[in-house]
Amino acid sequence: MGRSPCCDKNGLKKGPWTQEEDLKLTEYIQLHGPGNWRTLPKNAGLQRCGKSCRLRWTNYLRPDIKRGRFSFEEEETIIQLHSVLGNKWSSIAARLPGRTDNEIKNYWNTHIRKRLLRNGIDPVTHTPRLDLMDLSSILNSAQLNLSNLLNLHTLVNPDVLRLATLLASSSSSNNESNELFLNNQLINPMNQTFNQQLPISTSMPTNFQTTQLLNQQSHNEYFSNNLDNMNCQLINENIMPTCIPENHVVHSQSDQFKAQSSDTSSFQTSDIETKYNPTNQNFNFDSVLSTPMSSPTPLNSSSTLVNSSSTDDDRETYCSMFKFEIPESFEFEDFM
DNA sequence: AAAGTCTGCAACCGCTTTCTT
DNA sequence: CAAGAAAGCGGTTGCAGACTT
Repeated sequence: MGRSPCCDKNGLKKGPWTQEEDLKLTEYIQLHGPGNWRTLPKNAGLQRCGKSCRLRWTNYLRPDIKRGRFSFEEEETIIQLHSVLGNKWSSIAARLPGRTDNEIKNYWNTHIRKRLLRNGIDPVTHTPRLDLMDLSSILNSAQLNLSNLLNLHTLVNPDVLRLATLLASSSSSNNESNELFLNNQLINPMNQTFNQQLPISTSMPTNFQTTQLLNQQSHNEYFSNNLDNMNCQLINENIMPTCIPENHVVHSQSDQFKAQSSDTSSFQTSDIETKYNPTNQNFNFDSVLSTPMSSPTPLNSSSTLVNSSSTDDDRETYCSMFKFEIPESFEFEDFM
């Protein structure tokens, strides 16, 4: 036998809550706790379904709910988590204290999603909407240095790579600094710092292909936040991650692994191998998500990241796929 | 100023998962 | 173990206020 019905739906009020109802619900929960949602409406003197009460409490009345505009950091966290989790709003909300899944879902649909679309990014895949532009001809560009890029195809969307490389090479002839930021300059064939150290066999986490690259700072943060995941994956394959920021600790359970970095002191072994390896049967993504997100860490001198401060203007460019300007010398007709 | 349109968000709906009996 | 309700969750809707014409 199951339980008895939660409530008699006849005669129950629906629609917007009144102040009086809010007060009743709040006072009751503060006094008794939510307890059983089925019996709560009756006990609290409300003509509502328990489900409606639960929703009203969890989405609106709960005292720990943070109201008001989402901060820059919150937006960035949402985008990053969404690139990994998709529409798992409750999982995303679990990482944003004071925000409800409903609130995040609404914010995504009304703000972030539109902005991504406006900037040519598919909000589902977090990749450029290349259906808007035929890039096939770029493959044949004489300026493309394929040997330098060979390793990168496992890391970034190939189409993005092609476009970015062309633009980078085009801008390199310009004295102006037309910075191209895409996955930490991975797309720049002149950059030998990080990508050259990755073997072709190394598959990056899916979310690393997401290039919601925004302004320089958020780009740096994005890269830093993904660094643990990338490094752990390399470690799992017994490959020394050579791009470890100063004071950045990477963990691995593998005793076979021997730190070979020049900065070996920053490398420690522990128990994250299975935790960060999605191919491992014991992998539990929730456990990864439940760990505190590492704060952005400045890279050491061997890295090529550029620091900059966040400004209001930066916010305006937030979520733009590429932080670069098309050089004046760039001819679109040639490009096509 | 009025009418029409757009936007943001609270609340609901319906499906799935978890829990209780 | 099975049945069925509660709880959880994501998608959708409806409405109020803002904005545009």
